[in-house]
Amino acid sequence: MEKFYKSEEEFLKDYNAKDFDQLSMTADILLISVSSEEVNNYRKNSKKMMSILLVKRDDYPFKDKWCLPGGFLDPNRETLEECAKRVLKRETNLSNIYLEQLYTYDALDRDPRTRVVSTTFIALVDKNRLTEMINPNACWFDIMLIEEKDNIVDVSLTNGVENINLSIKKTLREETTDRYSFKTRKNVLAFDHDLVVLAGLERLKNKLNYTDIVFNMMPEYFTLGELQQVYEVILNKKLLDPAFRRIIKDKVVKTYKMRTGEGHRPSVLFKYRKKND
Amino acid sequence: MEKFYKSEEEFLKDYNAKDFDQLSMTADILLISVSSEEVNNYRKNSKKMMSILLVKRDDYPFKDKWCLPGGFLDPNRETLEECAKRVLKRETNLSNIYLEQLYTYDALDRDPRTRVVSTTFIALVDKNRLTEMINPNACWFDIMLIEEKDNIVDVSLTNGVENINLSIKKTLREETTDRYSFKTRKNVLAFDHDLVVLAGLERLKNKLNYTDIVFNMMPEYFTLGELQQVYEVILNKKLLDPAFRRIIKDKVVKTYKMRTGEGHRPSVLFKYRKKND
DNA sequence: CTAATAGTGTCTATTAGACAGTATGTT
DNA sequence: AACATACTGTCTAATAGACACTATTAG
Repeated sequence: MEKFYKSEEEFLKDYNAKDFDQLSMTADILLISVSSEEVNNYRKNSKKMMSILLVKRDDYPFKDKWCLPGGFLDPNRETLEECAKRVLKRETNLSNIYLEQLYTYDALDRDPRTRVVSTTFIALVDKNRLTEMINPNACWFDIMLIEEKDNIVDVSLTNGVENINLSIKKTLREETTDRYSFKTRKNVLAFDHDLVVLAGLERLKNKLNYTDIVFNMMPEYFTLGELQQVYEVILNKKLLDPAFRRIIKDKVVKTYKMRTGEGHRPSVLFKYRKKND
Repeated sequence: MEKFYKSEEEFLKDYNAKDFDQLSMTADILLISVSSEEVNNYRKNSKKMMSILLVKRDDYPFKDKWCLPGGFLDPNRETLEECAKRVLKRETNLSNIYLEQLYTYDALDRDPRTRVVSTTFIALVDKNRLTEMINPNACWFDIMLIEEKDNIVDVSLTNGVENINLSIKKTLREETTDRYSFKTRKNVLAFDHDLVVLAGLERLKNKLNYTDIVFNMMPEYFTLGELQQVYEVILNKKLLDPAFRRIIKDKVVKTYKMRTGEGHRPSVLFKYRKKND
């Protein structure tokens, strides 16, 4: 039996969401940064590595597995982005981190507890900003290698103690929604977070070309060599100096500061030139 | 008081999702197609128009407003993509429509009933496939004009009787997640569907360059002139013939069929050359 | 001086843009 | 024949890739 409503107010007064099946949502975050590893040679520049933050689960489900930082959405009080920010604050004690919605994952069995849909975010941060650390279960993993062969992408993660090897099949068919699928159901991160890592790294790679996203991972002042190294580690290939400088020349401003004391010719420090300056 | 669980099975047996606040989700679909409008001149080719499917709401909330086709997710039985497919089947009686996840919208007040998070999809279809039609409240709107000025994007929709004018502010700051925001809260489509339309059209525009997405809107056989017209209507600009043919030459296969009887030189029909052929 | 990176000049290859021309079926 | 589109050749401009060279500091 349907009731006839004369107005939206009247309709809303009668509406009770609990009459319908509902579900839970989470926001999960792929926090990416670039770190420097000192090389044992006073002349050489430090080596750049890309790293992501993982958290060891201390509860069921997936107890003792590594996963991306994330948390349940409070549906009455926050947006998914606000939820992501809250989680990042909790894990890293940082606010004002660059956040971008990545993809919404919703396989029926992705969480064994109940139906949980996860909206994922990429977050980028300059590692120098991270002083105070974090949840004791959280830990940075360096991305050692991204290899692509026969549409299988392999990524190796290490925190110095543990190694994690992701292996994901790339979906080539343009007709499909997802860019990645599981090679096997033996995912090594909790939930479907293997997929999120790969999709996020790919998104970052693509966005380097047509956005200024990279400057969210840079300190205020940087040399062009450092910036180039960040590009190289994200794209996973060497770039030629003159070509690189042509491409980024309009995105940066030369300053009068120099980086000295490196055992070789000093280099000029640059700043990001914001679009509307 | 926390209970200690010895195994994941034991933990899951005790787990009750209803102990937590939950929410509802919908899948909303921006169904895009390109239609031909006959021109009153036997020599001239028909004019191409891009059109989208809108549905007039016959219930509260937003009663009598136009909105995108969509429906509530059944959290126990389907994924969001399956939900979108179900909705498309219901509205257009078509299966096997190209679907791609666009963005998840979740402003707290986007639905006056309760918290509803919407994951949106782009769907592309060749209009010739649409024979049997649809829900009586559904209707194609031609996109008349996309104008961009001072980061305000204006889109005019018409179904021959009604005109709808969307006007959305583009968010330029790279630091923000959303590409669009409301110029005013006076949105003309129900919910936040103004945003979805703009974001979807922009996604389609971008994807033309680096994917084969356009062939989902094409019939099996088409002339290069027709394909070029589709590009032009999506990109909203004229293209030069030789440049266009250079760009798409590897994506299509020449056939031995011709399109004749058009009042001018016949043209060769082409087919899409699938990636793995 | 040497090792190592910083930074630039320039040539070449590739790609994109523009225009002008030829080709051909319908009325 | 005239119209409208189909299709191609070729010049030019812009961009990307490659290499070689000079510059400069700490040690």
